[in-house]
Amino acid sequence: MPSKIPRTRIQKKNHETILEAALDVFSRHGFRGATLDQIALESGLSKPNLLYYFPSKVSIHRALLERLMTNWLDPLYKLDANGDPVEEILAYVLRKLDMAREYPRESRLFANEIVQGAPNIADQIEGELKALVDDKAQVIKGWSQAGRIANVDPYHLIFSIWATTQHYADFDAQVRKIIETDGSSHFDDAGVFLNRMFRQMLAPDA
Amino acid sequence: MPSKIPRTRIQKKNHETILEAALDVFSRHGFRGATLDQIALESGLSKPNLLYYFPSKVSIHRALLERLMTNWLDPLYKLDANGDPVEEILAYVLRKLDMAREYPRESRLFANEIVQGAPNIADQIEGELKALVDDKAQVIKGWSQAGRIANVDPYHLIFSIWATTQHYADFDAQVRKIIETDGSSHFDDAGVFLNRMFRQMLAPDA
DNA sequence: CCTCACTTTGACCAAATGGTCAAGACCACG
DNA sequence: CGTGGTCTTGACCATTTGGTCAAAGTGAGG
Repeated sequence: MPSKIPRTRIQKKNHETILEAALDVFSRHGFRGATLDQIALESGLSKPNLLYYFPSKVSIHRALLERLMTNWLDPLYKLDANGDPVEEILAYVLRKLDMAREYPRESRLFANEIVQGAPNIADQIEGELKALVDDKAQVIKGWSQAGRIANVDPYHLIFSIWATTQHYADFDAQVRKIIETDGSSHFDDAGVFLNRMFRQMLAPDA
Repeated sequence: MPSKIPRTRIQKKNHETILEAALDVFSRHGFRGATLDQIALESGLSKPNLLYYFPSKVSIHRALLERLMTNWLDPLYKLDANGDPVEEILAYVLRKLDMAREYPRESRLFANEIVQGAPNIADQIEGELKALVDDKAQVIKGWSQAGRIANVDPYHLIFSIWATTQHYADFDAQVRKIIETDGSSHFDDAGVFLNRMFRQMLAPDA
């Protein structure tokens, strides 16, 4: 039963195919709303074949979340304690906005999961994610105390960055209905807006 | 079949009971994840009894969304074109934050719906919501052009307010795991943070 | 080209789920 | 207190859905 790490070429390919299809389906319908039949259809494999590679529906979901967590955390991970504070944070904002633009399915997958209480990902949030956030919050706090940026709560700063950037992926349906735009140029406008907003709030002193 | 407006006392009461239970269940599990059995259990009514008052599961969901839309739009509706620009917008932010604090289930209900493409609420977003947002965006734009607030894109301003405030309701599970707080005092901290952020960005000129 | 492990699938299953229905319980009102 | 409408429910149904399994197909190394 090839449940853990794929070994053969075929396993590697099909693992990949399944996760790709599952990302699509789970991100559109949430865990409960997604069905194995949809994933099977979209991946071009038969349902029993899915279950040859993964022992259960929930295991596919978990594998997806685990696989994505690293990339998800990467933009924050890159925040450099030795860089220029304001520019570091703004670069982080733009990286997150790019993620929302380039990987909306991933964003919605996480959104679905967390809105419903993070039943399948609680460990990773309390573990990896919290550790990273705590670490970077310390960095930001250091910058505040050194007077290099304004004195803001680092946790709420991070939350506000997550909220404003992911909003464009997670609530895309709403955004699109309110500002009818042909292309996805609203991401560019959002970039301008967020750059301005965070730059102003981080400017040292007042 | 008492599907439209409740008439008798019993109908009024049970309609209410069902919607209350449905809000709880739908907001926790999303439309697809919620089951009539759960709603029946939580409302204390039998499943066939639910379907005596509502013709289908989706009709309960729609009734909920419609009923909540008014309250949902209310904070923005109250934004007064004749008030002081900065204070009006900040008051709006705080009203939204209070909504997230007091009515997290409602917030998550909408979040679930919109993340999944707003299949059941598209009309109201394109209709009521868009009209209201367009109207208030004009007000804000007027303030910008009069130099009474900084020159910011009103739509993205509104999005950023939605995103940052609703985040505390919709992503509560995550917030709570990252800042372990006994009470819900993080709402107060968020209020301080958001007040500062939006005040700074709205300050006229630069 | 043979063998053996790996891969694939049609048929099937049990449980869950949205919904129906006919019969009974309840309630208001004359 | 009887009657007609309102309300409630146990039993039932069709479909969907996650998951199983035995049997058949396939591919790579000897």
